[in-house]
Amino acid sequence: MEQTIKIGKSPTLKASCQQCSLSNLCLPLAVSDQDLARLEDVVQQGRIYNRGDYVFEQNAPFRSCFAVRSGAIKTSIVTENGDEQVTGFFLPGELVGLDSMSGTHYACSAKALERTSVCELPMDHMEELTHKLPGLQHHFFQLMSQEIQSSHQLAMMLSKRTAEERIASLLLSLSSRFQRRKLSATHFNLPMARNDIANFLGLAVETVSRVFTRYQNQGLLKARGRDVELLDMDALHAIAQEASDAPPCR
Amino acid sequence: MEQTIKIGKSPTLKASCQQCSLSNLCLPLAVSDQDLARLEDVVQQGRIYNRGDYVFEQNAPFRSCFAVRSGAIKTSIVTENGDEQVTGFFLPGELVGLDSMSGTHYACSAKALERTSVCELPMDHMEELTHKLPGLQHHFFQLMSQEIQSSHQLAMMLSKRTAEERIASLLLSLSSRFQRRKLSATHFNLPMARNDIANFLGLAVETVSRVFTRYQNQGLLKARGRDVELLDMDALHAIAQEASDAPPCR
DNA sequence: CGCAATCTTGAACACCCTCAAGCATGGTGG
DNA sequence: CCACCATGCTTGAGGGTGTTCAAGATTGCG
Repeated sequence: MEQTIKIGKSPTLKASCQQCSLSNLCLPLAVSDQDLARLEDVVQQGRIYNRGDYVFEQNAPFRSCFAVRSGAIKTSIVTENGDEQVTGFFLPGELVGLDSMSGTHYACSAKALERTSVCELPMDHMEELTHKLPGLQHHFFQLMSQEIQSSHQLAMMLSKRTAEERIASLLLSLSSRFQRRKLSATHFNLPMARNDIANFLGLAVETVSRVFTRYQNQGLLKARGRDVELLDMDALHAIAQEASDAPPCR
Repeated sequence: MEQTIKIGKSPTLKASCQQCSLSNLCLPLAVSDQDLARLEDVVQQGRIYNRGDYVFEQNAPFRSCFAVRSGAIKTSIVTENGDEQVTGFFLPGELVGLDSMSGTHYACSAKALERTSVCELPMDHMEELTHKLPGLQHHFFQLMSQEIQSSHQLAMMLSKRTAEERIASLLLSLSSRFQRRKLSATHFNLPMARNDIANFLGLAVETVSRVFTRYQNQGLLKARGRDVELLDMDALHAIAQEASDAPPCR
């Protein structure tokens, strides 16, 4: 578990990417050792947010993207009608705010799901840096491209998949992202509430709850509140990629 | 209507962005006049595709993005199960393939919906150019960011909106995109089949058909096949952004 | 002109939502 | 420390929007 310390939050504290445990997941992976100092000049170690705090709010002036250091963030967009759509969950090593780089204001809100620390990336300075470091520019293109892809995957799920398939997919996505950080792939704490899962997957909370208990009865997982243990990964994978035309046998 | 000519398709014909009628919608808008030549050195006027032709196919080696010059393109992803999700429709002036810049292979397929001509943007050369031209780099960030946003909007529609709302939204989106090109905002030809609309919006073809006839009976539009005339834009706007908590009157 | 593809229309069913209530959980203050 | 309340989670019953299945109408193209 990444512990982020530093109680007194000095406003703009230079980040030390070099020593960061996430350096192989985050921006440093695209920067050579001798250029790392230039990255650290731009990146600021941001403040710590408590559960429920906004990292930024929709329609606020856009300035920075944020890299999650510890904790978790959800992003969501709100329509004029007032209904909300959760657009993503972001775990340590992942970048929040890429969808807001096209305008002068944030396109979504970002809320801390638990105690969360971030690094701040002021994008005006960052764009100067990507201009100087082709590798970093390329990495940003890649990150944004991935974001488009995963959003397309979400659209696919929302329009084609059953409730069971969607939830299996989400669990497996979280699982593999925990594993990347050398954490258990089968036993972890959900950073988000059932409500957030439901909203993200386009379901009612009740449906999410029902699927969880169904899976539990089938022995696929064990869940108590946010504590989840995946017991049958193979079965979950099978469900997540269920074919409409089922395989030969059955 | 942009007519793109040039019958004999020489393999790599240098583009002439300067004279292109779409220069105020496309990449040139981010490039100064004196740099335009450098852009033209990279951009290649691609071939012409007939209806049904693939501009590129999912999992083929990624090389280029494409700017639509005339016609229309749909992109879609196919899962292992074989079911397809249309992820976007692209009209003249719009860029296809940004979601594939994170890997070595295309993340989706792009198919011409009608006779379509494109400009090809070899991304290795293009990245060199964006590296030299900060304005162009910034523009690419903007384009990709917009792509993320619109995909989030799609997710919102798929998970929260009724069939009627989704279709009204799509019609209005097309309308405004035609208008940007100085074409009629109220009378146009749908470049895509009902099937594509249904798939994109996460509906069955039958539902799309039913909504069209319902709208026609209500006098909101007149549709005969792909020929569509929007008769009551205000009503369509009202439907597209329908509040769950409806406005005071009704 | 005739066939194939696309589009439309109808009827029955299914999945998930809504509404409603009961049950855990956790934080707070007496 | 426990009572208390708020919040989040679970479970049940009924109904609605859209799907599926099936057939007919229209279009377009060879």
